[in-house]
Amino acid sequence: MTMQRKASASRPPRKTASRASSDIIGFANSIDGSFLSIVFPDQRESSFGKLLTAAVECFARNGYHGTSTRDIAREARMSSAALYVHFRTKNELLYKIALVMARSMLQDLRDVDKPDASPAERLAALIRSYVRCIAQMNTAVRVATFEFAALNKDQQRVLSEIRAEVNAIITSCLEAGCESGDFRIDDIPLMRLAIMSLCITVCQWYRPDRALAPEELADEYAAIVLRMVGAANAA
Amino acid sequence: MTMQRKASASRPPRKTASRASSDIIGFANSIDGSFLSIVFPDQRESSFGKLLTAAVECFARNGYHGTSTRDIAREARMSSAALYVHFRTKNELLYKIALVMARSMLQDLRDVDKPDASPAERLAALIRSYVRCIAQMNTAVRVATFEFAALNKDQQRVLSEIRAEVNAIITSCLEAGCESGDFRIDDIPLMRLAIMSLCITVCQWYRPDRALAPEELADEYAAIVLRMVGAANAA
DNA sequence: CCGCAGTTTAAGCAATCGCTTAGTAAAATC
DNA sequence: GATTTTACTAAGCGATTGCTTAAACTGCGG
Repeated sequence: MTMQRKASASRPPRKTASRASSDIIGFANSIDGSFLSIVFPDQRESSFGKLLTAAVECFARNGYHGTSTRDIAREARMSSAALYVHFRTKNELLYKIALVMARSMLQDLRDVDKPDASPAERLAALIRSYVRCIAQMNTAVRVATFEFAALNKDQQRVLSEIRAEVNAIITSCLEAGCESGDFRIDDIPLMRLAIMSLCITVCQWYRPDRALAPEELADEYAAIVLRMVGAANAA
Repeated sequence: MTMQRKASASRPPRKTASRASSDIIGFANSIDGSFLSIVFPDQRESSFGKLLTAAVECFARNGYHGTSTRDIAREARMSSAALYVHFRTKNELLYKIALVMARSMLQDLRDVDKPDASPAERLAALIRSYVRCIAQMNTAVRVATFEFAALNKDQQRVLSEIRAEVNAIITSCLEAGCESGDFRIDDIPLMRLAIMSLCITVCQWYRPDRALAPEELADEYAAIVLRMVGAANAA
């Protein structure tokens, strides 16, 4: 078998960045809308990062099952086999994306949550952070949310636990508002579901070229949610 | 080549139902939650209908690209080739499902819309019908909505036109409410987007075994939407 | 009993799938 | 400076993909 290397002389010098994997979770406060620069700021130039970004792009465009490993490799300008140096399977790629996104969103909410504030202020701050985050990283959120079914049971369980913590934060805020009389809600679980699904679907239609910036959209959505819960000071 | 038939003697008698295709659009007022019994009530027993139902089930479970034509045939208890007697391609299956659903939802809204009623009553009726429809046929709506990207440009354009008509109905209702002073809305296009996305995502989490019946959920959502638009009589 | 139209079947084709292999060059380690 | 480790590529494996083919079966009129 003859093996030839075409352009090995012209290959750029290798950069061996530390493989931070999924234990580094950044905060979604960056101006840059890119998923990677937010959750893996030090992996932007690495092959690991390029593959992750390419996978997010491809999965968002054609879905997990509609994307081949060759598509991802082509998008990252690498060979198909190079993918398997950094990820054991195509499934692991999706799982890492989903896991990092879920953790990042939860961390963001925790940082913003101020249980001492008034229920209305607290809820508004939570929704603002959540929506801004979803708008900024809409592509990655779209993949993490809508390719859930392509993960196996164990992976789904891990993600569900993280989502449950997000839900708990919102629920506790809604309950506090009802007890204090600030909110008027018939069915708290249903209201939480409505609020969360309203926010999460932002990733489906939001595009960075929209007239509304993520922060402006976040403000609008916070006002809408305050109305939904029957907050007294809702405009 | 040896061709053997295993159980040809025990096969049930054939029913040759008329191929109604996509020009028969029923109304989503059936009690039965099945997609087929609502939009194609006379095709329940036909091979055409069984394939459509199987395709909806498979597409909803694993996505368009995650479903093989063999999967659909197996679900319909037919051979893979039988599918191509009734549909030219796998893509046509998805398109027919999406088209029928889009038309059915639009027709439902038109039937319910009463431009003479007060904006609040009109909006409540529209949302009720829309949400009930989405909850009842959640599986088919899920396929029609979230596999949009798997359709080609021409197919997408046809569906987008139908969706635009749905949007126009809601928009006209919101505008009427703002002019009459019944609603207080900052950004009407954004509010329409928020309302529609809130309603459509019901298909993602609603399951018929839920405590809430489609009608009850529809009532709750109508109340929530009235609050969102700042309707005066919102509870 | 025969022939016909409609429907279903097993079998299979070319293309593509996820992933592996063998082999090479660069970087890291000693 | 020799050796190990890491990162990559071309090539290709077996399995599966969407779809086709030709034959066989069914109900029905005669």
